[in-house]
Amino acid sequence: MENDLKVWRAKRDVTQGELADEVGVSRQTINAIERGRYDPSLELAFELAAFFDCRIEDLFDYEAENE
Amino acid sequence: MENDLKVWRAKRDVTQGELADEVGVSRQTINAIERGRYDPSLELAFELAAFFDCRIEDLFDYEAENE
DNA sequence: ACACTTTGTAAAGTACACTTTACACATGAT
DNA sequence: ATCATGTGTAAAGTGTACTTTACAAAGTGT
Repeated sequence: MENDLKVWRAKRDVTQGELADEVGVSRQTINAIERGRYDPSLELAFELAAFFDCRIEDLFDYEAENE
Repeated sequence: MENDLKVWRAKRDVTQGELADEVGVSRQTINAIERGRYDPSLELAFELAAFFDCRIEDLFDYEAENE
């Protein structure tokens, strides 16, 4: 699943580490999600959407890889 | 995380098994989510929202248990 | 040149989101 | 009474979403 976390993060000018603290996960987790290594849990997706004040659907783009 | 899957399912008049087939998981998975045993993956949440033609935020209610 | 911040990555471990198979129970139809 | 359908639950297994610790590399400031 694709995402623009890096862009949203840039808009708010926060580092991976700061975002991680804000949403309650490790920096490595934010990094892994940004780099597409895995998708966040639904809970983390909610936290991220809350932080960026947007909808989950705005952050994550399902559809693409429906194999 | 709370959800009204059972209600949405009732509105569309589909069984757990039918819904499971539609979104590509096992019946037990739908049952477990409905009964609150665990939360769906983000991917499954997207599938469910697509099936019910609503937003993920309409199906799942984060907030409640923010300990 | 040295320190500091940010990002990428790795390894080993834990927890949970799934699977399959299987069985019990309730309801409704024949 | 039997059969089919829908739901709840259990056990054992797999993959992945996380963790912590740790190190390498690039960029920026002094």
